[in-house]
Amino acid sequence: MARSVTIKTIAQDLGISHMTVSRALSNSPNVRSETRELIQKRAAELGYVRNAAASAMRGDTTRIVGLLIPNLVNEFYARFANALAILCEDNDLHLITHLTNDDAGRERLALMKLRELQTSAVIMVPAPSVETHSAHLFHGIKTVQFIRTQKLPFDADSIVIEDAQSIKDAVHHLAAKGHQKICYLGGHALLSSGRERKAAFIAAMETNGLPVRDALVQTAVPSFNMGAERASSILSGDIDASAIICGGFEISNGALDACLKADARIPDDLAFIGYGDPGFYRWIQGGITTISLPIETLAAQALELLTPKNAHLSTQQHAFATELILRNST
Amino acid sequence: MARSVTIKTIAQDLGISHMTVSRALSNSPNVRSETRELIQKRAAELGYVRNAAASAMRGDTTRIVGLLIPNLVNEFYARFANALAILCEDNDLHLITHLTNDDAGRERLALMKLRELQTSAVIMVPAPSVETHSAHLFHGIKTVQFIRTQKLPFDADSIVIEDAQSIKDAVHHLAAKGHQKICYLGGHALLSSGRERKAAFIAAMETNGLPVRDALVQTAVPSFNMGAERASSILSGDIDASAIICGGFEISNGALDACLKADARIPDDLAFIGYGDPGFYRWIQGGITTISLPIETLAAQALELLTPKNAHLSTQQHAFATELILRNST
DNA sequence: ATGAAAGCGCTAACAC
DNA sequence: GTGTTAGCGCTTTCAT
Repeated sequence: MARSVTIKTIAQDLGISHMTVSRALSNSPNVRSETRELIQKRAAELGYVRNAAASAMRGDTTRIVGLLIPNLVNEFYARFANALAILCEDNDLHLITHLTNDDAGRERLALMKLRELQTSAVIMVPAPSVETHSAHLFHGIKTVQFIRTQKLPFDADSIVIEDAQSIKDAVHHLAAKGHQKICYLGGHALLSSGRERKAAFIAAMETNGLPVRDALVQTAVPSFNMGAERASSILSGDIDASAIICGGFEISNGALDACLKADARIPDDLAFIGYGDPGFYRWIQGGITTISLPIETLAAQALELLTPKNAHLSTQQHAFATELILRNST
Repeated sequence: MARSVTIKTIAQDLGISHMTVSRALSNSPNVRSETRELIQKRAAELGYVRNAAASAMRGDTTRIVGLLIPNLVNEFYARFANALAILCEDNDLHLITHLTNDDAGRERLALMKLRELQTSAVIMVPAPSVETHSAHLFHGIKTVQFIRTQKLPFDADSIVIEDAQSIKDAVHHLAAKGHQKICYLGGHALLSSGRERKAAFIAAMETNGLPVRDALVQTAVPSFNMGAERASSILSGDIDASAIICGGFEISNGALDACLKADARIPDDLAFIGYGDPGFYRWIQGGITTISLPIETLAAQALELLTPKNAHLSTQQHAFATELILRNST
């Protein structure tokens, strides 16, 4: 394989100093425009591209952005990654994606790998964990937490979802339709989001004068299976409820799966309010009522926070409101 | 910000030569095990990570893999990217994803950026284009074409889908159910996949003694809208058919969308065979009969082809068979 | 306007 | 078993 073409290759080829080539290629004014054009032309012909490793070694920013998310199968994450990737293309950034599967160990490994590459910035959905990562792990990396907030060894900006109002809206909406036994399926109280959503649910139930029996507040480690199981319990009558409100992406998909597999009539047998808005929610059962998140906005904000110009002294928490989308499952 | 810790930092800290540190950290046998352990311990304490840029400059492989795909919204691509990302995690590879949106210009830019980073290998879904990229673009990059095959300035391995048999199976299946007017919705003949799928459809129709009117073979630039439009034409009666076979991911989703929006009764009004198997196909309308692709296998093969040990002299085309999954839409 | 030297972090190739 | 040197590609600093 022919050696790759460098500024020295070009310099030799043209019989000049590699310094002149360097200057020409970075459009320095200190080169005769004639020489510059000659050099640029030759560089293009030879297929020259600058070596990012050499740049990085000199301490220039690598323009590498790391994305740590649980997976790409969940449509919310996929859409977020998609939006972010487009923004990165447009801003000449390299996006490196690591799937953590919500595992703190994998997360640690991913961060180490990113650090090797002199990654400039990271956007992460932190894995649930009791341990706090060592501060070393983030050395030199501008970090933004996305969706969730974990205790980090330093202050980091974060982007969070403000969905309490949508959950209250969901309860009001169902109550207005005459539902009394509304069941909430959400993440457990170890997650701050879990606590807040649950609190919003309970508050709204009380506002509507509806009793909140324990069975109506189902929380656990959020997962597809958890959603499916609890929905099945409702359909089988083990849990007495006429409506479901989901408080998590996977939970929502799981609960929906169970309803569809059981051939439940929605909303007659069971009214259903999902969480997140995968494309097919619009289609199935005439449309699933759901809590939708402003994905593009979130991605734009994430990138915004990474740009150095945006350095602020205090750590900021950026909240974005969700929206209850009414369709035909309620 | 404190300077980042290097082997020299550690060497100074320990009052030894940076070379000994280097050896210790790469487990060279030429270090007293006592010294080695001391060094490794201190390195861990200081949060040392090796600098990939320095490595790259010395000519070591970067272990960076580029993935060029149209988008992450299409569930097939998302699942492929997910599977590949997991494999990369497990093989200590860095995965850089670029979205091309099927645009040759974006593709070119992405390749250039990857070349800057000394990317070792690329897996790409080539954008449809009449022009052939310059050979420079791929210099030093092991390339694998995925799903589609474009003419490249050199020989590259490729991974393709062998779906002709599934399309024939689809026709047989519908014919056995008594359908005579089966409409095929696929990509146009400029795509090799388009030609092959169409040929398979026609061949199978003839095998079953079914007439192939022009209107029953609908091909165009494949897209969601194309699928939606043609499906609508069928539902409205503009195209006279009792069954649809889709020959593309986006087409399939578009056609399905149109059917669901129109509240078509499936399979009574219209039998439907999709392409690809997004998770929700299992749910809606009691399950959509579809042509499913072995995604995990494809990803594994893609990575396999990138490993250097796998160097073969001749370019290979690796074909993977799809499977017709029978559900309740037919 | 152009060139020479130095150094970023790392390791192969040599000393010793 | 350990230390010294040189060089990967690039740009900043200092000549000329």
